[in-house]
Amino acid sequence: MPTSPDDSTEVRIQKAAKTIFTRKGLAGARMQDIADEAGINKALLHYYYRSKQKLFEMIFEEKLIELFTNLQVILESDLPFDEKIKSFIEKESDLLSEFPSLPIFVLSEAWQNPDYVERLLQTLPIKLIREKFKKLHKEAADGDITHEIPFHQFMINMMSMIIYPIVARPLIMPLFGLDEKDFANLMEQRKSIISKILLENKPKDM
Amino acid sequence: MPTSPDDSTEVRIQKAAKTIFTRKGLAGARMQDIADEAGINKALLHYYYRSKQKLFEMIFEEKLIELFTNLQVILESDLPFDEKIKSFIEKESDLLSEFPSLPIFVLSEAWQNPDYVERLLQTLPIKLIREKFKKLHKEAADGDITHEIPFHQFMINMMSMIIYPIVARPLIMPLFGLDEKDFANLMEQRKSIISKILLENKPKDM
DNA sequence: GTATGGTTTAACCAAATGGTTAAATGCAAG
DNA sequence: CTTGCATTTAACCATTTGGTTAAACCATAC
Repeated sequence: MPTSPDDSTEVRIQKAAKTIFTRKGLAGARMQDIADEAGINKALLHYYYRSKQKLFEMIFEEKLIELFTNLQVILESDLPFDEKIKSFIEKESDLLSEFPSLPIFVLSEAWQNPDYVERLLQTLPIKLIREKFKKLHKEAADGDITHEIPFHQFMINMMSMIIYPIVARPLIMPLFGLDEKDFANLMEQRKSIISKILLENKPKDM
Repeated sequence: MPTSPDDSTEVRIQKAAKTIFTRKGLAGARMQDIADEAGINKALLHYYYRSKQKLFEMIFEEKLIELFTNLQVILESDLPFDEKIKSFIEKESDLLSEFPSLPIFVLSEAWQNPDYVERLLQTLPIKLIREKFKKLHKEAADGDITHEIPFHQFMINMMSMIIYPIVARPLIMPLFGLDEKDFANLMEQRKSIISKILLENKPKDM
């Protein structure tokens, strides 16, 4: 999300806010930082966005949705189960490689204000998503051989193996002595590993 | 970590600091909150601990080590590979059930100050741990049949499936419509699921 | 030109916050 | 009793921070 001087001021502010908030969190971010990042001054920042809280909520809601967008796209698609999974792993891994700070941002704010996030999640088409989950689950149970794992657990395994290494990157890299490039390779490798593991351990009836 | 009135003031402060810092992070925590939680006043808090930063670092370093303690214990043990893994899953899951905010706390601060965390990790016996990793890896490669996955990937899979669901709890619970008890059951179930999956996908040569 | 609206400058405000200080109090050990 | 230390009270300070204001500036459109 580079803050290009070509963008309109409003867009520059939004990009800057994303950068600063995802890097520092709500409590850690300073309005001055956002103004600096956007290449404007504080007065103009407040001229566009009345309060820090409102600006933050706008960004946060967008980011929360972003995390689930791929999931929804996959749920909508007509691919067979295995292909749905592979496609999701691919897309979500790529998204996270591009915006690695996305999940830690959403998760740490979710811990600091669980009520707000819960309310937010309820405004999403969450029932719809659950319906599609059920449908997906049925697909998996009907179409194939091995159905060893409860569906929730399957989903959690999938999300864990995709998202956690990104979240834990600042620990994993020094712990394993990896540089940026090593880590990128590791992540690329993971795609096939994850899909292999998951498809050997498909969901069974809940 | 209930703040018992029986504890000495110093211990009360430490417990309070853990509670507040793990809940709010460094930037979000207020010295007044910590004083209140400890049942003392701000003056006395500063009488014991000069600065917020020092107090925070003390807590953070302890928590970072806590996250890796089980790992080290397992690495030291004489159990065969499979038992090492099972035992680690068991112990780490139990630890996290007791202190679920531990990983999100460490991870989000690690993102906000990666240099500090990297320096910290280098003070830990990290080379020792890597040596033991290698030994463990050899054990796995020598002793058994299936060695399909690079060792790093194996470790990452393990940590992911254990830790991520705890980190993502504030999203998982509302998303799946679970209450506290449901979630605890889910976590208990996971122990055997994770060990099954991992032991079907053991490390191969790096 | 002049009116309009985005933008800067710079000063300002109130509240929050980390941290200090000094005096008073309580209390246990010598 | 008194010395010493833990603790409280309460005022205080400097700085940071979110947010406001007013005046000036500057481009573009009419």
